[in-house]
Amino acid sequence: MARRFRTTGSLDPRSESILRAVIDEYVTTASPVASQALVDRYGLGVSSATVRNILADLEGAGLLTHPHTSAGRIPTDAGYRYFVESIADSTQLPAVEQLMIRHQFGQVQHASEQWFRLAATTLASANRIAGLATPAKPRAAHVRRIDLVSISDRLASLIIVFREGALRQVLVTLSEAAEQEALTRAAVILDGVMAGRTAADAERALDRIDSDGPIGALVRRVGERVIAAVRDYDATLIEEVFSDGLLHVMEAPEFERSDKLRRVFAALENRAYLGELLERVAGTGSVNVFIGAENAPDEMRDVSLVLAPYGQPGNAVGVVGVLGPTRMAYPQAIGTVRFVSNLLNELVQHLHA
Amino acid sequence: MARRFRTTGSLDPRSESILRAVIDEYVTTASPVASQALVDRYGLGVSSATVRNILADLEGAGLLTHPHTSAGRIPTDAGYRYFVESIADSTQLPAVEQLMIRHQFGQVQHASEQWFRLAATTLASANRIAGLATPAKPRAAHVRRIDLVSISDRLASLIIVFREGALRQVLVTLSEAAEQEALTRAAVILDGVMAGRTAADAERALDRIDSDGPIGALVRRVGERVIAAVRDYDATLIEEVFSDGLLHVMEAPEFERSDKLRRVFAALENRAYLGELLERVAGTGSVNVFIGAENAPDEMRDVSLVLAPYGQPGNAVGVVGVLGPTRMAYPQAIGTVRFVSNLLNELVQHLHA
DNA sequence: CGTTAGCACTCGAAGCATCAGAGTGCTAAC
DNA sequence: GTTAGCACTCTGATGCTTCGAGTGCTAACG
Repeated sequence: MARRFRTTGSLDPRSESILRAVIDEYVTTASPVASQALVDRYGLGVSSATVRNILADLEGAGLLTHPHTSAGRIPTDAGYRYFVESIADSTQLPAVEQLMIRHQFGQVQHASEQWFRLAATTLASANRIAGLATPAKPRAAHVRRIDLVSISDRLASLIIVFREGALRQVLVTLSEAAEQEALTRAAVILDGVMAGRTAADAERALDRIDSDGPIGALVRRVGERVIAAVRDYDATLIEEVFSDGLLHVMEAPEFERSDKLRRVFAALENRAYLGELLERVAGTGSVNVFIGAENAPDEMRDVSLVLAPYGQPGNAVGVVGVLGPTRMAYPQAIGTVRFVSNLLNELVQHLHA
Repeated sequence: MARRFRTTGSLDPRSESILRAVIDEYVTTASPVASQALVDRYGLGVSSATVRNILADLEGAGLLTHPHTSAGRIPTDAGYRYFVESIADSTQLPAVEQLMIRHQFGQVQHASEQWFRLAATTLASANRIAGLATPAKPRAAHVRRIDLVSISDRLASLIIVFREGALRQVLVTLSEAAEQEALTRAAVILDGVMAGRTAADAERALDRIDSDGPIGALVRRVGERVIAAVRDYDATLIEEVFSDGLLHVMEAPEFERSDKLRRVFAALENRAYLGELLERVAGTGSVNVFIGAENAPDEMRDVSLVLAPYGQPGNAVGVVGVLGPTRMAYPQAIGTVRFVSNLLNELVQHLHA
């Protein structure tokens, strides 16, 4: 049997539609797909023998495989990859779903901090796999506002609001007792000095400040804590990864009775790989798909990620996406991820207009 | 064979020590315990036949069972219960561990918001099961501070700091454009009116305020949003349940290849039962243990919870604890949970002194 | 030359019997 | 009350057989 194609460069239309059919069928049934099943369910107009020939070719091209001689075919990672490339541009989400998602976001419009959580939840329930989202985070955050609230004589709560929307609260122990009034004065001074600045700028500004007198000392002490907090915020690569619907993934038959999934979760908890991915995704402008073994860590060999950045490239950037078995409904996943990331873009832009 | 005891009221010392031995052995090995194994490993000074007699008695009393005729014994929920009652007061944590945990909390002393997360993490890693924690939350929160930060012409970020330490941020759309200066004036007015008040009090106070003029209208509008936000905070039974170490539970052999655990997680996600438990635990002053089927939901039949409240009973109350298979090291779990809850008590008291 | 019917072949899943061994419960003796 | 001894039970592992799904190949066909 001559191999009709050697490279994954391009397939003839019939082969491609059969590849699609195999993927479609396997995604829904989770069991190897037989040639006869394809003929029965996809009206191919040819016999199962012909289909078998094509399947053998697709296998030769590395797009399919089969678990053992007398079993049906399942897609390889390369097969999914080819499929994903071929449908990349035709994954518009149905209007109904778009509306539903928009509606959900409308409900929490008054709490921007909730957006990214909602994004994860929405993606999870729309795709019935796990949804992931990180809050948009700048490389170098700008202070917008500083506030000091007295807790007790020598203890105060320092609240930093960032231009990018985030909020940090830290406790400050004071070297000398101070009333709320003094704290307020210090906060106003710091606010004047630091508002609109990054950590580096704020530090320079703080150096030029008069630190004489009790208020001066207070300003200095708190100012140092502010800078430390901003630095800390800047240094945190991933502030938080919010996930939802991990249960959906646990339900997938491929993970039912093995510890594969446990290892995936463990790999997720150790943020190293996730950080690397986010870094990569944040640089691109669109939806990124990482299929099975395309993920460097061994533990992630059996899952795929569909991720997209949101936010403002120069400014704060976050990532949203889904995680599921390699056997996932990619068109649907890509569609919703793209839509949700665009939606978040809109919301964030509206916020920083 | 005469049953030597019918009630679980009290066991003779030897029976009790054998019960302990069975539990100890089962907890570590996860497989049914044979009479011979007990003799070998626990230096009981009697023969396996004698042990078998006692085991039969313990089974008659409902404290043990065995999966089939020719298998060793495993504890029943009632067996664990008896065991837990019998050791309740002798679960002091070793000084080394106490120090280690204290040290960890020392590291984040400057960020109270992190405490309860750290509590969950600490409990998880100390016991190698899942750790749970909720932030301390009052029934009726008191406003401590109100702040308004301009985002754009008609959009502002409203920040509410509660006396109990929590923080809320909501977006407010303004009916008319307002500069930061106007916002600051409005915030100062609201601060004066509402600081130290609960939602109900604040509402009354707001009603008495002059709402004439542009600032007056702004104050009223934002004031209403403040009250809504406080009400919303009050109405949230469980603000958030932070969990860590769910992976540890996944590793337990009893959950290795079944969907039991999935159902447990699902039950946890639906907060109903957890809320009920927290309510119950918050009312008590000490460590509460819920073993297997003592948990009302069917899905929780195979796990146990060890929970303790922290905070100030009249004021803000949170809950910390662990979740694991019924086969868990109760003394260790009770010890760490008690210690961590006491530690949080100290920290919180220090904060609200 | 591509397509197809037919068929041999392969391999896993399921059912069944067998067997070893772990562990109990009981009896009778101490 | 304790214990040795032993019959009994049940599980889990192993090996065998059977069944059927599905393939790959061959040869015929248009």
